[in-house]
Amino acid sequence: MKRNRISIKDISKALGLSNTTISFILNGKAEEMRISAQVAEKVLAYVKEVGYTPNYLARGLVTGKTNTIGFIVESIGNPFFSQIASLIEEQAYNSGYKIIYSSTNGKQEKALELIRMFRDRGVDGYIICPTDGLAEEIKQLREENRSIVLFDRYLPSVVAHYIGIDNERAMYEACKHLADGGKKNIAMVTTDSEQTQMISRLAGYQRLLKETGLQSHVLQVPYDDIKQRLQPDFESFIKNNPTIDAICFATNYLAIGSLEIMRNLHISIPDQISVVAFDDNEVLRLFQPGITAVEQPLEEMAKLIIDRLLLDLKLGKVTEKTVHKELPARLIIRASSL
Amino acid sequence: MKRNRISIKDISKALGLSNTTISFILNGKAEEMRISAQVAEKVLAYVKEVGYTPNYLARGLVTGKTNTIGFIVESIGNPFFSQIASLIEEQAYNSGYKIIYSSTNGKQEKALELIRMFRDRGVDGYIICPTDGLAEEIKQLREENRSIVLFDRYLPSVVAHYIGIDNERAMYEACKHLADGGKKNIAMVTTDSEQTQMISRLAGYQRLLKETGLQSHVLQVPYDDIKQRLQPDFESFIKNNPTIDAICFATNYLAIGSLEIMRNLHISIPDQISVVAFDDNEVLRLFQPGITAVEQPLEEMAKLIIDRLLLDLKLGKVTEKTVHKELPARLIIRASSL
DNA sequence: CTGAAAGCGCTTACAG
DNA sequence: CTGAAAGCGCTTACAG
Repeated sequence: MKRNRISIKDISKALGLSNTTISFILNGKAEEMRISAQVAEKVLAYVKEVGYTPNYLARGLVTGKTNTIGFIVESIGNPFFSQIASLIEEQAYNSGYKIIYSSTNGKQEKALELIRMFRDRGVDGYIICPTDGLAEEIKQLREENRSIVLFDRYLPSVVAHYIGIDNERAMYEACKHLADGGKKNIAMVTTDSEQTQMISRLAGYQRLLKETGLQSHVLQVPYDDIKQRLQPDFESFIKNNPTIDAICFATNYLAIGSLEIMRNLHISIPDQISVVAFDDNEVLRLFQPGITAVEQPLEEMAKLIIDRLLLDLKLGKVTEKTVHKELPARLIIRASSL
Repeated sequence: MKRNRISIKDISKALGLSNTTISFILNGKAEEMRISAQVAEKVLAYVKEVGYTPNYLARGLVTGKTNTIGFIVESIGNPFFSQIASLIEEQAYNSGYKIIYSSTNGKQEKALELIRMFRDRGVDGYIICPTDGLAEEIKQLREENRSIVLFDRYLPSVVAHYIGIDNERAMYEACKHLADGGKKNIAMVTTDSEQTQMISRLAGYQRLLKETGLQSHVLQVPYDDIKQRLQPDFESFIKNNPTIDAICFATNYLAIGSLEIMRNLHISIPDQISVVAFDDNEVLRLFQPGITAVEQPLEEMAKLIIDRLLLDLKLGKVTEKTVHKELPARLIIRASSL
């Protein structure tokens, strides 16, 4: 097919040297192999002249390395993920690594396929925002000595690096901010997902209730069918819990969807109901009134993820001791919770 | 290194067959090669049992195909790009192709590096949202017989497939909508970029002025320094052009940034100034008042891009006749322009 | 200082 | 119906 590309062989032939010599020079091992500076220079000049670039497929086949990292997110269309993806891409790029993203859309099946495709493609490391049911596959990756960092949520049964935030505390503080403001009936709108970050956020809410003795009002929208169910479920939740004077949303899409519904119902924020959302973004900032939100330290997370992965990659093997890091989040207070 | 993976050789040895036979069966050529059904079944069963998956690197090395498409966007953090990326990913996935994204952030240098890295990685096709200065590189890709689709903007000097929208007409209609509403001093806020889509949008604005005899008010924010310059430039533009009663924004980030500034200046929309934005998104929809916006047909664009690329890939060579498709956009009218 | 040769895991003419 | 063998473009012991 496209066999017009120049190869090491072509170079060695043209210059009357061996493939070995060319390869060493190309890989910066000229000095180490004590190749004369003249030869090295000549080769480099020629390489530049003819515009040779190595075939990474061939290189990967023999070295087992591709300088590529697979990044599995829930949905690249979600600003939280596209922002962190953007940051991770940049960090990785600066270290000579490329990122391949893909979205699971929360589906275990798709996630499994993606992991397998990344493995087949020979990625060096994995950054995974796991769906449910991924435990076995990830355990196996670890057994095969592959570098993995879990992100946003983890799998309790799997020993692996994890970088995220302290969700329990973040939600506790968000709710406490509402209670401190005199709210008496604080509701929590979340999903029925069993993902760790969701469990922790709910736990933060419950801790506040326990401490303050306030009553619980929880709406769990079915994770698999949020688009369809949010509106009817949220509307009847509001109707059936008329005492609610504040709501904490466990995700940004729940918040944004509900804010639109509240607007249509002419519920005044914060006069009738105060609101706090999870994951800050432009919509929440520009909403009228501005929406108080828990902000995750994206830049720091991106850095920790990449550093950890590159370290493992450099060590060349999976470390026994895994990192489980929960960064503090920050509550950005805006008019919606005053 | 990680040489624990099973290979075709292992299978052929275990089953007492040749690599050839295994390879044919694995590639669905069993019937074509008239391999007995029993043998084929036995091989498939064994493959499944031991969990063999082919090494795509090796396969790619010999076939020259990787079933991967490189997608170069301006910024994956921009909702316009993350949305279309999401759609393209899905379409490609359904056809057995994987997408590798990366962002140029508008930098020619980064774009060149990305194209080269994609080439080195052996992607089968390229979807490129080009920056300036990419003409030579893309011409060369075409000469090397690689499949390319340009998207969002094109390069006038390069013959290549292009899928986008009719920007001139879209902006013309957006402005006409304002003029029809009785606006007398319609401003255009754009960048100084020479990218085709920006030129066309400006041209649409100018056509309306010409038709109606209205006066021109154009602000061009420096593309390379929008973050720093938007606020001061926009504020003095408003101050120096007090007659303005409507503004068309040429991009979503210009619109969103300016809306925030207008809010801080207590400019009432649409009472004092009507507003139309380009590229719809959640922020514009939920802004108070809702912002009228030009919506691009993302789904249709994604489909056209992938279909075109796959067709070229199937034909196995670059078609002489290139497609240059400009889809119609749709104006979504909201309160900001009433 | 440099080269000949094996091998990474596949595919595919060619031969029977 | 099936196999032996060459080759894709690299890297890397090994030898001198």
